[in-house]
Amino acid sequence: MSPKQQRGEATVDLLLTTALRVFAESGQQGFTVNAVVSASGVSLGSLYHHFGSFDGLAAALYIRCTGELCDEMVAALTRCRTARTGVRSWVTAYLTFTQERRDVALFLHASAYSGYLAAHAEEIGAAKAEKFAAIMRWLGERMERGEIAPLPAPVVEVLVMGPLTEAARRWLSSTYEIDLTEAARYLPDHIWRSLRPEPV
Amino acid sequence: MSPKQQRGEATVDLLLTTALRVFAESGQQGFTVNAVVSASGVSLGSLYHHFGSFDGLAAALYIRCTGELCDEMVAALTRCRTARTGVRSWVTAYLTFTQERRDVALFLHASAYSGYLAAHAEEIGAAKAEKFAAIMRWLGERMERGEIAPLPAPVVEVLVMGPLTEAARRWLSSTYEIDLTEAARYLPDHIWRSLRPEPV
DNA sequence: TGTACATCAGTGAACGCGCGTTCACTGATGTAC
DNA sequence: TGTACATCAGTGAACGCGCGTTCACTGATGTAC
Repeated sequence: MSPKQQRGEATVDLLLTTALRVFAESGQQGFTVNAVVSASGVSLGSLYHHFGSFDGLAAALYIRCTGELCDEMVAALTRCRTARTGVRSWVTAYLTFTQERRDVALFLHASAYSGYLAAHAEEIGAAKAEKFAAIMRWLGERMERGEIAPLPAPVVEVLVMGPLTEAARRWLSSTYEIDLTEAARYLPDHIWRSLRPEPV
Repeated sequence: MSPKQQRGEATVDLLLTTALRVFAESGQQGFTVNAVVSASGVSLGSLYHHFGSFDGLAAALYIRCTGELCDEMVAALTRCRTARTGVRSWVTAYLTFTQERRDVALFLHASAYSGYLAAHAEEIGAAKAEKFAAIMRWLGERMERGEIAPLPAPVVEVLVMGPLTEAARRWLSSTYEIDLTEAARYLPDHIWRSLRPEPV
């Protein structure tokens, strides 16, 4: 599936980049094969040669976007030593990424229940698990040391990612009025409060 | 737009109920006019008579589902006196609703970036704001009394709804492994911790 | 109570559009000897 | 270094399917006098 020649790689890259732009400009319903083909200048057949289907392209784009976001979060987290600074840095990294890479964030959020996620669930799940493993390991160590309240791993994830995705969703949808910069002043601290152990 | 005869009301109800069932059974991509028409036994023209468009039906269904969820949350919240019990009750109500009304929850989550939300944004926004006003008033009173940390309203919303929607999303998508009943043991307390004022 | 009329509710065949996909093909690149 | 061959990359016209929507119509319900 992955290209064996340089020009193939360049085409794949161009298609993914264009697809993201088309999605950002035209939304879910304007996100079609023809739109991507026209905007990129790549031929229809070439797209199918590399991705097999339009869902395949969307899945590849999703994996690329997820990877970029995860890398930011993992980097922010692992450069910190204590649980408190790590979690706060993680939160800030997510919010910064959302603001600076609005199109990527939008695609990720809007894809949540799309068909291509279900169709390529294994690949996507594997790619995400690999990136998230580093986060869970980092958290696990601190939890053992008592720096984080003893909670099941999914609950920790939900307590941190929940407010982040919710804030991002509201900012992206522009139906709600939410100032992400203002939210970034409170969320690192208050999310941390939900995780820290109770003083004895 | 709303029906003026009893049989019209019954038809509208039947269409909405069937639409929810079709969505639950066939997912986003199986959610089409023809599917709803076949499953309900109502004629295509009748559907258009009442809803104007398929997006119109979807928007009406969304409003109905949102209303049901909000009513549960408001009831749970306003029957409590203190900030702590109220927030915890709110959290539990959301999680219980999600488990007991899986199809409703699924439709609400999957609709997040769908076309019909944008097309009927004003109506939907108005319906939601009306219901949510009661929640914000309740919270505002407690915040003034110092029972809740001083935070902008959207931040409070995000801190509570974020973990809830994230947990629900993971439970609904069934890609992630999350035990909602187990999560319900931790979330009320830990979400509350993110809101409570710091002891002086 | 009965009749005439207006409005609401319901019907289903037909339509057109645009979507994702296919396929037979040409051109470019890499490889073996 | 040159030639032959295999594989990869790229092309675009054509197709069929199923979607949302329309429309001219019939039947049911409510209302006025």
